[in-house]
Amino acid sequence: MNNGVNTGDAPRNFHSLRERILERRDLFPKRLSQVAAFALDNPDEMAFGTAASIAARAHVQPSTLVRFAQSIGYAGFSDLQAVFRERLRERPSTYDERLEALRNDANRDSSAAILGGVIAAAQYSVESVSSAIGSQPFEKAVKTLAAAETIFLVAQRRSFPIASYLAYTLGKLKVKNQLVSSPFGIESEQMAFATPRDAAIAISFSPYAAPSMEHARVLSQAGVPVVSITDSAFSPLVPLSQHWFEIAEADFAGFRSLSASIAFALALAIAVGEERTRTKK
Amino acid sequence: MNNGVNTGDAPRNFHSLRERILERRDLFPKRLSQVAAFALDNPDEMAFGTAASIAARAHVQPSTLVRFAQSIGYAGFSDLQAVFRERLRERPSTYDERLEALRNDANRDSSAAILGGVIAAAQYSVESVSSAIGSQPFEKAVKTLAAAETIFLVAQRRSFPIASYLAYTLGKLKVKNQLVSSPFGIESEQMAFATPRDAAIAISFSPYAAPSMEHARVLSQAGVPVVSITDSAFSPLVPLSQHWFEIAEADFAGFRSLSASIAFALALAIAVGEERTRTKK
DNA sequence: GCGGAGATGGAATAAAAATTCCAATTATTA
DNA sequence: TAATAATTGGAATTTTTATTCCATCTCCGC
Repeated sequence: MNNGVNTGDAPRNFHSLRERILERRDLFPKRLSQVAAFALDNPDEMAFGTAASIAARAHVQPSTLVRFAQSIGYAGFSDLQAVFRERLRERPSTYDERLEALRNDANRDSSAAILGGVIAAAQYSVESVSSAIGSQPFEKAVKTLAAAETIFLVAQRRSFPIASYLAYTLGKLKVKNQLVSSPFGIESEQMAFATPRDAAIAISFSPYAAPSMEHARVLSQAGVPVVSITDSAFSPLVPLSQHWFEIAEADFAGFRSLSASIAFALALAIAVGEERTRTKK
Repeated sequence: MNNGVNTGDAPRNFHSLRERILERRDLFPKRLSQVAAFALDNPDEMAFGTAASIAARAHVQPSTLVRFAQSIGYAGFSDLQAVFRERLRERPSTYDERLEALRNDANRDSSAAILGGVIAAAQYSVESVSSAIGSQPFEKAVKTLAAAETIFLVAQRRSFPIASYLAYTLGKLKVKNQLVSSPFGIESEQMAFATPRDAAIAISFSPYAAPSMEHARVLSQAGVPVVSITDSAFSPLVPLSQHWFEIAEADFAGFRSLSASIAFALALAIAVGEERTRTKK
């Protein structure tokens, strides 16, 4: 009645379906593997497509889809597809929708509406980081920073919280760093010790604070490799930097949160710490 | 050939479909209004259901669905449904899924993986703020802070970036504030000026920094209303606070970002600024 | 290279779903 | 209040889609 594989115990949610497929990865015959790979790579397509359209895109016959579903224990393709659809239902709504909902809200300028809006914007910003930052540039920047003796942190005004967070986190990770910012105006003296064996992280968003630019320029001219976090490819930091990252923070009523930037900064710090322990050993 | 409404120019994305429906809200006859309301209230259902199942849930006939679609300009129900499906396709995946994907990733402890993990955790944290914070407590805290002459900001170590961000943003909004933290150890002198007509924002996460607790206690005993941002209902800040908010930051490999907290802080600052301009006028 | 089990493609069939159409009902206007 | 137009319900029909079935092919052990 079946092919030696259990029936009737088909996974009812995407998570376990994924595991089931993965653990049988090598047991599937050629075409079924093809379907398995396609299904995990294109879960949206699986949820919305028809058997015919999916089959075409996966370069198999519709009947193969049915067989695939049955081999995992489902009654048929439709049964399997239901799991993929369920997966999409539980997702939270998007930034645009949320902001729009706020706009149409009766008590739109209540404090609660502001909270909702800021959160939606932050969520959107954080989300977009993953798609905007390539892994290669990130890895390279991490290697540069991990090789440095001391990491200088350059930031003013709105970017300052990020630098202070980096200072704290890097310190915890035992990575020597120096915040170039003080109430005494001794920044130049601090930077005088910088050599090409060090590195710097410069953070500045439009409107770019003049002192930050100046500090970045001094360090750059001293041969110190600079990694920049900024908000545009046309930022004045870019030409001064060895590596640079563009973090686009969405705004709510003209205010931009730092959620995405601070998450990025944390990732950078952790990655540098990791790289250090890996190479030092 | 048609009912006086334009055909052929049907909205191709959810956003404009929504607007189209809303602007015709009152032109629809009874059953079509019913469908319109159901469609906007249950977009997921519209995406996944069959004409029959949706019709049943909206208490209309399947044919009414087709008529509804045609009245907006679509060829038929299927055409309309495509827009609802499209809407779901563009969504990013969830935190769990992303972390799971990372776990199964071949190069799991590469720098890129760290970035992905931190971003996923941040995203999850930001998301959970909206559900965790009620609007009433938020509004009350905002009113308290808006009524204050000076807002004292208490934070140390990991929380310090948030306080410095608050100081910057509140300053921009022309809200008088005082960062209780200095390299000179003159915090007590700073706080000596505080009166019950002022207010304070205290920020501390586990492990709670002793100086922050001490400052919050002093202010609280001086009759200054304290609004706390912390990470647990059992935080030592809670008993010292008039209003308190729990921000749960998800962790990645033991590291917690500040994305959610910083977004919350920004919302708080903006809301206080808004409240000020509203009441001052 | 031969036999056989398993896998595959594709047409045939069955099932499900969307759409159309018409009679019945409900609003609208004179 | 009658006449007419608009709307609606529901069955009939058509279209789309999933599934089944079988002939053919492929791979593996001997």
